[in-house]
Amino acid sequence: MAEDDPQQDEHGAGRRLRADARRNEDAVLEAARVVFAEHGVDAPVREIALRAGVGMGTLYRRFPTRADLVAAVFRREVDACAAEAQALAAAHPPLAALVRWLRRYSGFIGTKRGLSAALHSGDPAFDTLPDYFRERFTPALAGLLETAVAARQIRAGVDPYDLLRAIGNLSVATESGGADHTGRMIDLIVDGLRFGADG
Amino acid sequence: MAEDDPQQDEHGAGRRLRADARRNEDAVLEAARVVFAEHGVDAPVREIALRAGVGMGTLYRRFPTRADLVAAVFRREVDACAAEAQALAAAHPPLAALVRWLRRYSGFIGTKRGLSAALHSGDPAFDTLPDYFRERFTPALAGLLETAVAARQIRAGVDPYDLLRAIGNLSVATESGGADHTGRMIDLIVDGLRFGADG
DNA sequence: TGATAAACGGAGCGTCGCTCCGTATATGCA
DNA sequence: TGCATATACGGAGCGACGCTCCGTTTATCA
Repeated sequence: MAEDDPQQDEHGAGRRLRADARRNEDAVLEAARVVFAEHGVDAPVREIALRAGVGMGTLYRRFPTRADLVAAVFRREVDACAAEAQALAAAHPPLAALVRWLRRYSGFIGTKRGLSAALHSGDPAFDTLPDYFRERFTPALAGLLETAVAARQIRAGVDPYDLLRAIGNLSVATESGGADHTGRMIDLIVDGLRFGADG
Repeated sequence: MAEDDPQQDEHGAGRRLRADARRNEDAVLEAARVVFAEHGVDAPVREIALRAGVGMGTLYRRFPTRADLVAAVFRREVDACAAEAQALAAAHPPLAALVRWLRRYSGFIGTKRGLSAALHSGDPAFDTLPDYFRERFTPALAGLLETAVAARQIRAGVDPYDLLRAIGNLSVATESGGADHTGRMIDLIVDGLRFGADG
């Protein structure tokens, strides 16, 4: 990857940020991630700036709106979760990698309660999020599924996006339900995938 | 109805408000309805108080939270919409009453964009709204359906809540779609109901 | 027709998202 | 390396928000 190349803009476009600007953008995103996780997405921007060690001006130059910051953090977390699919695939047998990633994904969805409210707020900053979500997660899961199919550990013909939605719904709805109810439901679904596999 | 009896509390519980208090509560609800319709549910409370000709203290004594006010207005509008079912049933033949009410209901849902965001906000003031919605609308529609079935104008066996959800979804999703797209979809559904009716 | 409980009203508090602009510094050229 | 300058920083401050507080007014009833 060329992400460490200071000449290379993170988003590919013609921007070229000063080194301190890049550092601060990163610090803000990381601080926002932590603060949102601790206090919810309604946490004040000031607190994020404080935690990032950055002034309000700096923060708002990069993220013109509160919603832009929320959306950026969300995209970052989607990227991180999707990227783990490859890491897990490299470190585990196909079926184990699949199960681990589904749990990871479920955990990701389960902690994003405030986000569903944001998505329905009508703020244009969130308009592209559903597509982003789908574009990143579908190939990630598709890769895991194909590998497991090729190893004859699960059956073929499962649509990745269907599975994402199913487990997503499971994970959102589950607030109560006792010890790892969602985990057991995931196991159940995976067993369903295994049924009819060749090996 | 006994609603005009000043001894009778609106909600049945043991409260007995002073006459001015009752007047003001009503003025606030009506003002809030208008302001929310004009400027969305995010409209400032001050504007509602101003329009109602009432001080902030008065408003907040009755509705301790912004969300409480929003919820109260919503319940009021649900009541009004549900009550129209009986009025329409008295004024029109069964099938016509049914169609008119479905359009009325569709219009109600269609103007409640901001509300779906509120429902997902997690504010406890909204917790009981889904149940309220269902408890009021299901019998209202059930009555219309039964009358039309008895007149052999539609077939039996249609679940009122299913129909509420179906038309609700139609009405929410439709922002674009051209002239009265939702209306045509309702007609389509009604034709489906008529299919197989005896008369 | 007072006495009094009940209700009113709006100035003001704390906080929010966001802006503005004087200051600091990373960068490219000599 | 030293300088000029575009670039970025930081935080006081603005307007608006939800909500509270409490001195004033009024409906109620003996």
